[in-house]
Amino acid sequence: MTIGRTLDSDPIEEARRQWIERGWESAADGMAAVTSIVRAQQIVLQRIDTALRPFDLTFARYEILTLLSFTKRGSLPMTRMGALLQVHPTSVTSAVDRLESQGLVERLPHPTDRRAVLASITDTGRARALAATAALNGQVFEQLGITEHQINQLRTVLRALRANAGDF
Amino acid sequence: MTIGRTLDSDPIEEARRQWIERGWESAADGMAAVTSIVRAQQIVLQRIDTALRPFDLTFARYEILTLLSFTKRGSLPMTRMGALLQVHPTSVTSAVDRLESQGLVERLPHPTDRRAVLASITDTGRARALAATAALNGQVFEQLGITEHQINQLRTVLRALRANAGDF
DNA sequence: TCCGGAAGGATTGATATCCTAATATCTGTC
DNA sequence: GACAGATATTAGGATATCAATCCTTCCGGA
Repeated sequence: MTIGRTLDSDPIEEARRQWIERGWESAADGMAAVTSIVRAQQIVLQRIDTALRPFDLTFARYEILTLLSFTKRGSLPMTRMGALLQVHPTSVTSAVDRLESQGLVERLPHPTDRRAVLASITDTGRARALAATAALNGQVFEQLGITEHQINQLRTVLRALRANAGDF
Repeated sequence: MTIGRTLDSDPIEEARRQWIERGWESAADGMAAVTSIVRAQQIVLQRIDTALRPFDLTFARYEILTLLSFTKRGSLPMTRMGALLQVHPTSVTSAVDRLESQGLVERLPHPTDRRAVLASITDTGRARALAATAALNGQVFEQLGITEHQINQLRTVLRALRANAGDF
């Protein structure tokens, strides 16, 4: 004997039931999965922003800084960063603008191609990237609240989705 | 005998290797999972935006419209929508602003609480929501490019993550 | 060889969205 | 009747995208 209003108050499951009720069964699970992805991203991004706030960084700028710190010379052409991080050229420009004004990155002319610009990480930038990574590791990446097994399922499934979308 | 640069060109796996190389093993899988979520959201949101463009809707506005079409009276207080869709009050205000200017929703005074405002879907709004859902179902939700089993794994794991974050 | 157009790289400006903070109004309770 | 809390909005800052622009490089044909 169940009550009309189920105890399950997950809004995504509720939406899925609505989908089935309206005859959209073949899309219901996909809808629920997509909505879950969107919501999960909101959750993790909010945690990331909170962890990064003391360092005056957004996730986009953090990614750029960390990418640069991983390279041999500490510098990359703007376009190459956009390609690696999958962001638009204009976003790279504005993010580097801000990083430059913060003294974490500087723009250098490309040695051989006068069209291109190198973004180069400064010593301050390296230190900031390290400290921010420590915060993210401790406050976000090690605290997802799901099991190691689930984390690996997530990686595997989303890797398939990304591959299918032509990401790599 | 392997070459220095592995054939696996997935940037997220590459980042994970860097994490391990630097001694952040305990955070490496979580980092990869989080980055995968962020990237997967970019991918599906881009597809959603493409599918919704002919209807002059963003995903946020589509969600509001569909939520309203699911209610008995076709109307809800602003705050209630924000709570159900997990978006900030200001986002609800601006989204309803736009929906109202498009003639898809109208603002009505709350019958008993003069503080509150009801957003009410119009007939045009209902028709738009239906057409947009058909497009999303066919072009996105049924075309994720992963197996039904993987879709359900995704739902389950992300449900755990959301529950753990206090979502429901 | 040279020259002219196609393509690449980066930026700017315009637009839309989201978030934070502050504000105005209203409700309900002590 | 005063005051804490709820509801919605406005204003401002940050970010992402799109289109257009400027400069540079590349390449094929005269």
